[in-house]
Amino acid sequence: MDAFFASAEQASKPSLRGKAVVVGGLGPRGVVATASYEARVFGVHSAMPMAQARRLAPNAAYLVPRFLFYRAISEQVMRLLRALSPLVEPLSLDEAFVDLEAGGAAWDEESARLAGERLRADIRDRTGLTGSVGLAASKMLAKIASEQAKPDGLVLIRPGTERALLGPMSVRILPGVGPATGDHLRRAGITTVEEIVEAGEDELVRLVGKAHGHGLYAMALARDERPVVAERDTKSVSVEDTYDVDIHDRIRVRLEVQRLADRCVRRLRGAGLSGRTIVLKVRRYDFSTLTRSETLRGPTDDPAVVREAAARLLESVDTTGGVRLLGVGVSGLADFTQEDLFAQAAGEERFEEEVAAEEPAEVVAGPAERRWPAGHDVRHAEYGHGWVQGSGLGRVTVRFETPDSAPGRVRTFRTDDPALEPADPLPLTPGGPVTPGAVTEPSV
DNA sequence: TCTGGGGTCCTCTATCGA
DNA sequence: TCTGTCGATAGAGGACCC
Repeated sequence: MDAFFASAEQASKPSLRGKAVVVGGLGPRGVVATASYEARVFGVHSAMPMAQARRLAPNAAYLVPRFLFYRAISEQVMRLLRALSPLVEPLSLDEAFVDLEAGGAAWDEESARLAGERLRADIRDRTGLTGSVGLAASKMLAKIASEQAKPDGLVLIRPGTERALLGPMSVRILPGVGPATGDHLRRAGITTVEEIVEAGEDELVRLVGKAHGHGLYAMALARDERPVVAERDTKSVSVEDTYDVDIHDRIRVRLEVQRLADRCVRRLRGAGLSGRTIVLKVRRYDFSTLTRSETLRGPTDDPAVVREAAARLLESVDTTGGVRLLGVGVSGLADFTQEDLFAQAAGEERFEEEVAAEEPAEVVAGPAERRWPAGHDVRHAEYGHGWVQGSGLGRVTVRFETPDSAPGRVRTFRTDDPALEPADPLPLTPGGPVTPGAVTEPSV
């Protein structure tokens, strides 16, 4: 999908179409998740600090991501892909590999091109958004083709033309070559794919290590036999938070680690999993990151056990100077638990009690404390459906429009206006997916 | 200007038992 | 009995991807 999050927001908000839209964390330490093509003109791109994006494109619309909304659209697209082949490998919400041959959807260049164009039309009909298609004989090349096809296009790489195509390209085009490896190779005088081939396999292994070296050399020769894998088992589950301001207070650090442990367990249980290895992650004031881990005798999904392990791990970490990020993860996953059922049942009770004790705090906070995250949908008793354009100083500004309306008008209300309430996103196309529960989506 | 969140995989080192 | 080695496992860090 092209500039997926930003496109979804533009489809949902007529007044943003054709405008610079930036989706990402809006806090002081937020980064850009997706910039619309209009915003990219100003130099805004993914992973850029939000503050920098605001300087480059001060007049763009800045919105918080709505993952549940994007997920609903993504599921529709994935359904279209699965209709083409049973072998669909999602890479993220907005990208997937499809083995067209395995599904009998294509057997030669012409049928592949036809299937690709039909898919693009179906995606547009079903979601109102544009997607790009890359067709090639391997995953690496299909990915390169799809990058070239963006936005809203289709590119097919003819068998036999791969080497000539790759040769002059930057090494950074190859999967697995990021900033570090790219620099490393550049210092060795290697900047293009061609030069990787010239350097030879032995030299490459010497430069970047065994696994990476062999893999990279093969990729440079356009040899990529990796199969499309439909089902991937989850290997780890983790949660992490970056704080707006560094935390110095050790007590507060401990408290945050407990909360993260609970959130992690909630996710773990939600996936029906348990795990043996508990990992604590700490990013300090100077951005140096360290991890501490502990492997238990058997897998657990007991919040008390994970909390205690995380707390133990924290004791071996020096946090003087402050921490900007904390994270808790569980790996070594199993889909069963080996602990005795008594301990688990007791833990469960405690967990539920604590969660119950935690929840009301947010509800009781009352209308005065209501959050109106930028971009989220709302409904007004008199003016109908709209979205939050901004809020602050006890006021919230709402633009009243829907995916199929003309660009709407803006009105401002008090944040505690009883006529105003959060709403679920509306479908982008007739019969499109609704996003129940999006109202409660945590803002970033 | 100051760097998110959720993952995966690889490498190096230490340790331990056979 | 001592020593060396081998393989498995843990723990930490780093690179990369979307």
